[in-house]
Amino acid sequence: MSVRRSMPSIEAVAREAGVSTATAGRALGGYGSVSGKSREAVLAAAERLGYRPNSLARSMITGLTHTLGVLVPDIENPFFSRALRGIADAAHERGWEVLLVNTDEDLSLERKALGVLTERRVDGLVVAPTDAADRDALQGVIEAGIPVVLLDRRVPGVEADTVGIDNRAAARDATERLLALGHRTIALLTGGDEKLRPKLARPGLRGVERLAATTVGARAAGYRDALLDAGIEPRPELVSAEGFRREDAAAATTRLLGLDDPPTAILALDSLLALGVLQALRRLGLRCPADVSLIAFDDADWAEAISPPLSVVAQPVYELGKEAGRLLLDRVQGGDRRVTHRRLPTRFIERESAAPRA
Amino acid sequence: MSVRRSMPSIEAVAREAGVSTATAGRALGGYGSVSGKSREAVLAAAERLGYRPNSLARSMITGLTHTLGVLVPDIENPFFSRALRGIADAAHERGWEVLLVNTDEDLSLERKALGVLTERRVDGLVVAPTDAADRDALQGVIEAGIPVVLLDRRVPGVEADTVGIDNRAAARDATERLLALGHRTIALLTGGDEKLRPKLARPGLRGVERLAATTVGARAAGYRDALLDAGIEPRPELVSAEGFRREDAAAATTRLLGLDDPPTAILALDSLLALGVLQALRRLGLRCPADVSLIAFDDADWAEAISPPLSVVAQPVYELGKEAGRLLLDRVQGGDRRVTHRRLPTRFIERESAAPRA
DNA sequence: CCACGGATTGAGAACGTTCTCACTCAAGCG
DNA sequence: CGCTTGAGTGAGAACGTTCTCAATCCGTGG
Repeated sequence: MSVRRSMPSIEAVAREAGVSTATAGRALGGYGSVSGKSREAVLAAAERLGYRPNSLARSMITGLTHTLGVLVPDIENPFFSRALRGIADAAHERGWEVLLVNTDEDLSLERKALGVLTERRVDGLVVAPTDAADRDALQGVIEAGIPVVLLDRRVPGVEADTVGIDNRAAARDATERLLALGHRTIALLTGGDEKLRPKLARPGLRGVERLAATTVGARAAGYRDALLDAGIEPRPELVSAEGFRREDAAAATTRLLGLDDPPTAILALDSLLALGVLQALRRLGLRCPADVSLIAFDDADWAEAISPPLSVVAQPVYELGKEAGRLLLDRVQGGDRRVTHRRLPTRFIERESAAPRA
Repeated sequence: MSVRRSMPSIEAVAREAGVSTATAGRALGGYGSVSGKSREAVLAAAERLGYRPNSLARSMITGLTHTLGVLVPDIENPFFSRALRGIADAAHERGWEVLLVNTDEDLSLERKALGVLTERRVDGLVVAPTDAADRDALQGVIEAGIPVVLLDRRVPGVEADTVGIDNRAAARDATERLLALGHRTIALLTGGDEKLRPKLARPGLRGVERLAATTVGARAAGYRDALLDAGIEPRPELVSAEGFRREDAAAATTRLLGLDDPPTAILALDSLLALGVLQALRRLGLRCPADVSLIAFDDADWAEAISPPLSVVAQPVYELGKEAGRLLLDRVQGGDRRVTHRRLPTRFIERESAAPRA
């Protein structure tokens, strides 16, 4: 193995070319003015020595690292990996790179990561916050002068740009479609947050408004809206919040279908949960959609390929990421601008997993 | 919006604490020796000013950026996003961060990314090379003193550590299982590289050896080994290399099943391709496994949940990433070591998509 | 021939750390 | 008491760029 040899500096290039470091810098960096002769000499010298500029030193001077920090709860989740792709593409489009941190839905990790990225002097941050996001830490970063764009989830009290969908309207639409098919007993599989269930039952507006602050909450609110509009009283026991994993969803489904008045349709808030539903149905010997209809959020790549093909609420995930990246870079490069909240449209894709009630 | 204000430097902290920058640095950085009194004064001053060390300046001195560059062809591919998770976990374990670049299977992008990461002075690189990886660019990075670990794919002529599976043995095993079930006409769905097909037919050892250099090639070689051992002559028309997307796989499946002597079993080299197979079967009105058996590489999260549950060759994807990260950091932190090639074991998971030949 | 102006150049500062070195001071030892 | 020792400290160099500023060069117009 070769010894780690230090790369040639601009000074070495300058010496080799017989000019000053200032001139070498100008020739290599493309700023200022250099004579053709000097430029050629410098470029040739750089080529000969295998010179590579040190972007750390450059960043120290210019104050720009050309780096975007990205914080996601779980890179393995297809939603985030696709969004990340969008962010990265937006970054590369304009010559930025992406420093990625997985927060693992862990609040203390998220806070720690914000600190690390601050020390690295990233030019901006795209954050998909953990559900109980650290408001103060985020606001602190913003006040330190690092622009932030929030992806997918909002954090009340943080003055940052936001990119997401209208979760409440999307859930309402999906629920209405099930209602239109004649279903009257519709279960909601949320995955998260135990606290949702009692809130759903509470009639006051306050409860729902507070509910709508998180993504899951907003979707639950939309579900509730649709039911109430159809004159159906939401039943807390039809709302499950028993974990995000597939097995959790399978267990929840089994529980729901064991109720006295079991649901004839299920709305699952993400595609992994939908997998759990299908798995449970298969174990119980029930068919979809003949016995139970199913609509899920997110158009996973397998949604069209399985049987039955899954009817889904598709989010423009890639575009969400790309838009977040662009918004952030606009703020990094451009000047100030008022905080904007961008909502991208969802699309319902009708396949075969939701059918008229038997 | 607040104006982008520059963060306080160590000099500001030193002034506030009434000591020199050297002492402030020692107190904050935890090196050298500082009296308790000075330390307290400095830490209090730092707290008051909201001081955050500038890791760029630190890196300039120490020569370490505590950053690992990661190059993957497609972050959306579950294989790579899971592996990335492993790499990131290994990095964070030891206090490193991850700079991610998507190469999009594009050779010129890969080369460009290597350049950018070199300029950023990453301490090491995990590269999942594009199939036709740029040997010279990679070797150049290594010779510049940046350690590289190759993930999943090997690149002949590049002296780097490697982490992967024994592709040839895994494919051979899967094929043998189909043979054991009585199948005699087995199709191979590769996704990649048109050039494979003629090579398969060629009898000479040379052809196969060269074949085995890439991942797809090695698997094709394993498939060939198993057939030959069973006394079956490989038929080039049973090997498909018509693209990596699901639709490509569906089209290929339709073509294969339209042959005069159609396959009764299919080996798909990744899970996305398997989805295409299932989709095509459904369109053709054929059942799996009653009419056609299917085995796929990679245990996708939906593999167990669909019907029929998919029998797969599971790779320890997360562990591959983690091992790659650790190997790289060992080399970054430790001294020299001979180049090592690590092969992690695969596991065959028998479910219901492969059944005895009708 | 001289003044002028723009292009070209180089010396040295600046960025914010860590590192090197020399200095002070007090304690310990003979 | 003088000498050694070691902890604590600060001045200033170093890292590799870009930036600032003044100096020089060269051709042009008067």
